Amino acid sequence: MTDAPQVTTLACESIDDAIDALRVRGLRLSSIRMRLLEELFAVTRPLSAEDLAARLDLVLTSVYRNLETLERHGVLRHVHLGHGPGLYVLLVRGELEYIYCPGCRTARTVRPDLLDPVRTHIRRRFGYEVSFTHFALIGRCPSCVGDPAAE
Amino acid sequence: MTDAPQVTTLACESIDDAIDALRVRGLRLSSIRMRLLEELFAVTRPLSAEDLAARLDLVLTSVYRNLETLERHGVLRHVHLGHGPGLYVLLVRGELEYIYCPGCRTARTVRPDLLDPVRTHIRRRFGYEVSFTHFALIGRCPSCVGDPAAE
DNA sequence: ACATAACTGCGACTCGGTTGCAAATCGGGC
DNA sequence: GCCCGATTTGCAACCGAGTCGCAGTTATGT
Repeated sequence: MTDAPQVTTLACESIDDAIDALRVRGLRLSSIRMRLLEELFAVTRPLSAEDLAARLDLVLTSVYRNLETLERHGVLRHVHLGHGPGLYVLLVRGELEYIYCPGCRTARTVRPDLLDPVRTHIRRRFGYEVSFTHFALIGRCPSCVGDPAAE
Repeated sequence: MTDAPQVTTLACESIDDAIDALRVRGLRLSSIRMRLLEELFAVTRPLSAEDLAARLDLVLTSVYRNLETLERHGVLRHVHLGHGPGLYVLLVRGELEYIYCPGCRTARTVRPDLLDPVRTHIRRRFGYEVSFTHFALIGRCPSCVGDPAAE
């Protein structure tokens, strides 16, 4: 009963936390991994693998592989806004949900509790447990409703 | 004021309706287009371009181009369920919304009015006008909640 | 039956992401 | 301080989903 998942989600507060947590799990701290963590801790908004590769002048493959590793080990996660690439953000930034407007192609974050009424309604009527942390809620934002164009 | 959009959404009831509607607009009725329409009228569930190409032994490019044309002219539309290819369905099947479970990778349809409370809540709290006809609502279905795996 | 606009097939290309493999590198033990 | 082996990297090739340019074909109004 104790060969459990090692998904001990570690929403590390700092780079050093993350480094320690990773090392304990037998992962190494390559310079690339280090630079990715630095960049991710330096920003608040989610970034695509391409963004990160460009900012840090890294090979895309390595970025993807590192992001995957960090995600598997509960340091970060990614979110999909409509079409377009996945966007990566540290777990320590919080388990926010996203609403994405295909009109202006921008997203806003929402505190999960503000969507609980929605979740409850859908659970009660359909039995589904929905979440907008991995796939954003899609809809036209206040300034794009009425506008027939876009997406 | 009359060079308006020709988006007179024609949720054609039958193949013949569709054919007429397309011909009026200066489009031709190639054999490929014909066969696609036949197949689409023969099924109720949404199909991917690949599905259609395989079933009818068609070149993928042509399938995509025809689907795009038919979509532009309001005969059909496509929906995205999580990852995976777009799925095409005739408009005459109704403007249903979709809930997709990444656990079992299946979707169910929902009559739009059953989601109106959700829409209202989100409109009031956030000003967004959401819809799940193009991007499905994502969540674990009753039999996949509790199951930690999948997606 | 003919002109011509619409359509098709082919191949190349895009974007987002994954994989195989040989070479480089990290880091615990000595 | 250096050695060994596991981890990580870079490269190139590949993948799924979809688009595009272009030369050749076909449907349709006259």
